[in-house]
Amino acid sequence: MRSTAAEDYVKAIYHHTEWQPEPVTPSQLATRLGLANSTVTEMVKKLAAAGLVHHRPYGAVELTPEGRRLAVRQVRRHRVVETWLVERHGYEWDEVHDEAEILEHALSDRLLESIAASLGDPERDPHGDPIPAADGTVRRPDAVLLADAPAGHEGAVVRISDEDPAMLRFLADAGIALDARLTVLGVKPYSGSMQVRALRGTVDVGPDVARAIWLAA
Amino acid sequence: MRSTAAEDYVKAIYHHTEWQPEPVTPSQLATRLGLANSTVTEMVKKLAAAGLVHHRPYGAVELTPEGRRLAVRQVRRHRVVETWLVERHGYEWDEVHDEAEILEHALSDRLLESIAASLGDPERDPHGDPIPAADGTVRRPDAVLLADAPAGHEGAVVRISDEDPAMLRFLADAGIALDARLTVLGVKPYSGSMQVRALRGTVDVGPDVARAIWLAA
DNA sequence: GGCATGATTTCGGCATGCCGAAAAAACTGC
DNA sequence: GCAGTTTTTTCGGCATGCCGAAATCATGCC
Ligand SMILES: [Mn+2]
Ligand SMILES: [Mn+2]
Ligand SMILES: [Mn+2]
Ligand SMILES: [Mn+2]
Repeated sequence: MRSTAAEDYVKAIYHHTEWQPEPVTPSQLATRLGLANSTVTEMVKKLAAAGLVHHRPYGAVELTPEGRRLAVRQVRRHRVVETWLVERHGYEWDEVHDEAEILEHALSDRLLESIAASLGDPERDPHGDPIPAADGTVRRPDAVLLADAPAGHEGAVVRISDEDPAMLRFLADAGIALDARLTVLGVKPYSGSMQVRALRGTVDVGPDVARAIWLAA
Repeated sequence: MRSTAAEDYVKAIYHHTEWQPEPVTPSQLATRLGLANSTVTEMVKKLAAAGLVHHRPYGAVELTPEGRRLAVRQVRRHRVVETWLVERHGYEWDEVHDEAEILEHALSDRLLESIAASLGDPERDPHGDPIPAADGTVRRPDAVLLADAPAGHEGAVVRISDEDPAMLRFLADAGIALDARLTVLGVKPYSGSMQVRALRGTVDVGPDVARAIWLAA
C-alpha cells in the first residue's frame, strides 16, 4: 500500500498538522484532496489496515510513525521538485504546485537526490516551506502567523502558503515575497483586514491573506 | 483515452515498425509489454474505438495518423529523458530505460521541452535512437543491421537496441559503443555468431547481438 | 433525556487495467 | 482438404479508486 493515492493521503494528513497541530478529520481531508467524504472514509480504512494511520470510527485521523515517515519523504519530494522547477526551469512560484503534485510520485529516489544535490540540497522551497532532509529530519522555523501578530510587530516573511496561486500573484504584485520585511500597522475594526507596511508601501490584507503569511518570530 | 497505458501501447506499436517495417501482432505486443494476450486484445479494441489504431479481428495492429502522432510524441519524451539522465545525472546507458518508462508519462510538455532545450535539443538518445523533433518530425539514419552486413563491411555503430541492459554492459566491456567503428570479419559457420573487429580487438558476437547493432550504411 | 443537525460510514455501483480459462478462428503440414 | 497447432478473442473475475444515496453515529441544545 504505497500507491500514489496513499502518498497523497499521508501528505495531506501531515500537511494539516505542519503549522497548526490539530488532528485532521475525514471531511477536512476530503476537502483538501477534492474527494467525496465516502471516498476518504474508505481509503482511511485501507491506510489503517496498512499501518500508515490510526483511526477509530468517527474519530480523527493521525499518522503512525511509518505513515509519518512516508509523508515526510513525500513532502521532501514535492518541495525539492518545486524548488527545481523555479530555480532551473523558469517557473513562477504560483505555477509549480500541480506539476510537483504529479512528479513527486514518478521520480526514483536516485534521481530525486541527484536533483536535490544539483540544487545544493536546499532547505526551503519557493514558498518558504522547509524541505525535510533525506534522512527524514525536519526543522521548523520559529514563525508567527501574520493574523496573530500584534500591531507593531516587525519581521521577515518566512513562509507563504501555496494553497492559492492567485493570492501568490497578488502578493508578488504587492511586493510581498519571501524574506520581505513587513511591519504590522494595525487591524481595521469590523473589516477584518490588517494594515501592513511592506517595502513598496502600505497594503491592506484580508483575513485569508493574513492567515497565509508567517513572519519570523 | 490518452492514459499512460494507452501511451505505452502506441509506443510499443510504433517501436515495432521503427527499424523493421512489419505490422505488429497482438501476441508480439503482449510479449513486449509483458502482458497477457487477452489483455492486449481488449486494450487494442479500446484504442481502436478511440481512433488511435486500426484493427480488424484476427489481423495486425496499425497506428492511425492520430495514434502515430501520440506515439512519436511519446518516443520523443522517452528518449529526451534517457538522454537527460545520462548527460546530467550520471546514469549509465543501461540504467535509464526503466526510469524513463515512468517519467515519460509524468512530465508536462513545458517541462519536457525545457529539459530538451537545456540539453541543446539532442537528436539522438544514448543508444543512438533518433529523437523525434517537438513538431513530430522524425529522421531515420541510414543503417544496416550488423546481422545483415556482409563480410568486409566497415562502419560506425549508429544504434544499439536498448532492449537488454545486460547486453549493453557486455558491449561496453567489449569496447563497442555508439560511434565505434566495426569491421565485419565473417560469419562462423554453424555457430551463428559473427566475428567483428572493434578498436579493442576481435569479438565474437551471437545472433542476438548481431540483431541489436546497426552500422552506418 | 430527547431530538435535530451535521459528520461519518456503509452500500451499491462505475471505470480502468489486468488475468486465466475456454471458445473460436486462422494457419500449417501432409 | 483436413487435422492439429497456434493465435486471437470472449468471458468471468479481481484490484484499485472513485462516486452518490442512504443509514448510522455524535453532539449540542432545549
Ligand atoms: Mn506545493
Ligand atoms: Mn501528488
Ligand atoms: Mn528506452
Ligand atoms: Mn511508459
